[in-house]
Amino acid sequence: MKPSTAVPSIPSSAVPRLSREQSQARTRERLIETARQLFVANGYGGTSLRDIAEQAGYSQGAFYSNFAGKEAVLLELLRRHMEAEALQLAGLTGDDGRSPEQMLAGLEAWAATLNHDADWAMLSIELQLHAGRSPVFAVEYQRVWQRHRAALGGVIAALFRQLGRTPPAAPDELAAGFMALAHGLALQRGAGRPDPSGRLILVFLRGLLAT
Amino acid sequence: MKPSTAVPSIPSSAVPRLSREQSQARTRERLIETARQLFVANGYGGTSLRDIAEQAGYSQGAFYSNFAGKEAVLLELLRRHMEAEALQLAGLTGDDGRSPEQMLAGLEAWAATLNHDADWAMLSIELQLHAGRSPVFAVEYQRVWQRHRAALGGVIAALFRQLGRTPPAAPDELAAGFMALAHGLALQRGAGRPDPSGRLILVFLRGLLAT
Amino acid sequence: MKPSTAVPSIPSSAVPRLSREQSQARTRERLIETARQLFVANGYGGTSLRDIAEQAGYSQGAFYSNFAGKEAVLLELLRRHMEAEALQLAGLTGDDGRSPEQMLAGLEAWAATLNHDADWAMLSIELQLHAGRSPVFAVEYQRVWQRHRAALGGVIAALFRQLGRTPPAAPDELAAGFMALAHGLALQRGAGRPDPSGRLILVFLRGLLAT
Amino acid sequence: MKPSTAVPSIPSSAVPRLSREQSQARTRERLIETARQLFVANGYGGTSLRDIAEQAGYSQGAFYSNFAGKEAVLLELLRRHMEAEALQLAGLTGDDGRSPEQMLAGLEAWAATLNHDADWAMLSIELQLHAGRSPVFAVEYQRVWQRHRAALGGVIAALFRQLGRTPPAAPDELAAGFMALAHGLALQRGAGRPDPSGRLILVFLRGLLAT
DNA sequence: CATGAATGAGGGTTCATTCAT
DNA sequence: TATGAATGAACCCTCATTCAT
Repeated sequence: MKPSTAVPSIPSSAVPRLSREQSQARTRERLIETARQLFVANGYGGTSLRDIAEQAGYSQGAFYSNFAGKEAVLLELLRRHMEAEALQLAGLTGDDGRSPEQMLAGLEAWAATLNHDADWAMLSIELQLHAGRSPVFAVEYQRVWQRHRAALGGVIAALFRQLGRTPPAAPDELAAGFMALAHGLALQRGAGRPDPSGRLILVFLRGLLAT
Repeated sequence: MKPSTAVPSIPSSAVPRLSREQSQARTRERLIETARQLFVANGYGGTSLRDIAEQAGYSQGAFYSNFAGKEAVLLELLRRHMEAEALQLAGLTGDDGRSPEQMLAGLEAWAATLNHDADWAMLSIELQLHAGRSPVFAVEYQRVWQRHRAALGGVIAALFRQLGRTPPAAPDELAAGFMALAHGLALQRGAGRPDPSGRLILVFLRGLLAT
Repeated sequence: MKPSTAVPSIPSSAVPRLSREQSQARTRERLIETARQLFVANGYGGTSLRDIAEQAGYSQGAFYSNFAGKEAVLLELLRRHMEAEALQLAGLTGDDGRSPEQMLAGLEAWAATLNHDADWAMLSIELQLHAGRSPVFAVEYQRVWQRHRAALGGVIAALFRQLGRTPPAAPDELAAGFMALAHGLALQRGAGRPDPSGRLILVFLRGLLAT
Repeated sequence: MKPSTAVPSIPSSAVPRLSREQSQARTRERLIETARQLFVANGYGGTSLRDIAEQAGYSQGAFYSNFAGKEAVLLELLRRHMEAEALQLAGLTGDDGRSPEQMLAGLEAWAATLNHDADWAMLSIELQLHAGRSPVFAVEYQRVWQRHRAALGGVIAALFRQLGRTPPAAPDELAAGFMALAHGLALQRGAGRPDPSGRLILVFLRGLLAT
């Protein structure tokens, strides 16, 4: 299964062999990515460890060498999801001295992202669903969620400020609304047919700005 | 077949015996309601027939006397969901000669409904998720979904028409957006903690009307 | 399901209504025949009461109104099988004053019967298998079997006597051998493809006569 | 993968530990043998995986670690049955330069074998029955069956050739007849009471040779 | 670190049988 | 007599997890 280099007999190979840590990291990485795909496709409950391990090309035991259990992978995915979202919003916040046009363009780009990645939103949904069912997981999830909502809320607040308008609701609530919109639309997509989620989100955003 | 024999042998029975049909209908109803609660709480995949039957107070076999299988209950729930939603929207459409204020008040009432019933939206979400995974179920689901979307779209179109404004997107799309918003917000609530979903939805609606 | 006569309102109908007994007998008959077909096709263990009742056009309860249980139908089939086989052999035995040619022709006709009716032998096999597993059933079965074997043995003995030859083994054993041959060949047919069972049986018979 | 590490830590262990492969092979073997016994005793359909696993001393899961499903064990038994039968006939064919007496003696020995092993024939019967009901299995079965029939047919043809006689039917058909005889007689034995199957088969064989 | 056989619990479903109607 | 909802046990199979190798 694992691609092996062809010449193992020569001891000090010029091709840099993977160190033990590197090799393990790769195993871990493959398991995580496979798990992500399967969770998105079949849901957390609908995905078995056997499936993950086999599709990643490893044994079930390998899974347990890298994770404490099934929920542990989901936690790892949550952590990464959080980081990626933070990075995404960092691009929107950027430097403070921005024109409203620049900010709207930034949000447009952000909304467009949601378009392409149905998977992204589906993972969010799986995480939320599991948080609603596993108290242990919920604790971690809430931390991530509140941080993300506050960040997006900050962007929205800045936008209204720049335009000299008063937000029609607390920025955090508006942020939650936009996330909800994105997730709900992803749910409607189901399998992955192209849809105008991004455009629709902007329609709603322009509406709020016009209030 | 026969409705009931006219003269029960014991004349003044305090306990009104249930006829066979009534008894079966009750069994069916209890199973459906129990299934709904469990699907909402644990998801479709996370709910076992054993759970449903036991919690409803019956054997597993009783389930199969009333339904063809696990998916059949979900289909029944979908059917009822559809009917209830149609009824709900019928109240909004009503007679055509309505003032915009009346229509907005109606929508406000509708949005408020979403507030109370986190379960309601969670069931919608489970139905959508399962539709994305079971092609058989998807067919049924799409029928219901498109009908509901068109109905809500009609209400929205009427509202814009009365106000002499042009919708910023196709009414069907806006309808899909509001449903998405409602579902996404329900997802955030998780277990059922009180939240201002209805209010937030109206904020978004007023925004669109102001565009 | 049950074909009903068209004019029930006129009390003294010219069309002879089935009496209660006749109606029940018909139900019984249909259940037995359906059971026979299914036992032959799917085996005793592979046939469910639901299947029998439904395919016969009745409820499961109707089955229990006519038989004590699943094994009871098999017993009834055994009884009928015995009668039919006795009848069949009676034709061979017939009057005693027969020429060897006539007897051989009779046996040939008998062997030809086995050809057409793969079902017949398959039922024999199911009966034998069940006798080997249910001691209660075995008792009944052995009675039938020994009687049938003795009858066929008598025919064989008569045949050898007429030809002035000594059978190479006890006539009963030879009879058992021919039954075994017929059953074993039916087993090979499996689904029901035409085969030369009857011809092969005669080949073996002529061999014995030539010893 | 590695056969075994060379130096077990405890030097003089009285109990010879089984390697992983040995241990698994033993599990597999026990399951197969238990399955064989139960299939013979209760039939394929009458034997449950629970029974097999429990009687072999393992969990049901252990069964699925060794076989894809219930039919897979039967296939394995078929494979072994085939091999054993091939081996048996190989002894009969042997070298071509044999006297008819030697060949008859060989066949006598073969027929005697059928005597002892009622189980053997009962397994054959179960295999045939299942082949008649499972198309997937039938394919495998037909291959084995035709091969075996041809082999036995070859022996029979050689016997007639040596005796300078013409077989009264195609050797393959005669072979099928003898197999049918053996199976049918096993069916009569039921549980395993001693009987003269082998002797009876030889009576029939001598008959054919005398035609 | 990685293997995968084995576990024990539980999954959806079917069974022969009962019994109030 | 005939119904069929309901039972409780059993069916084949999959699950997350363990542990000797």
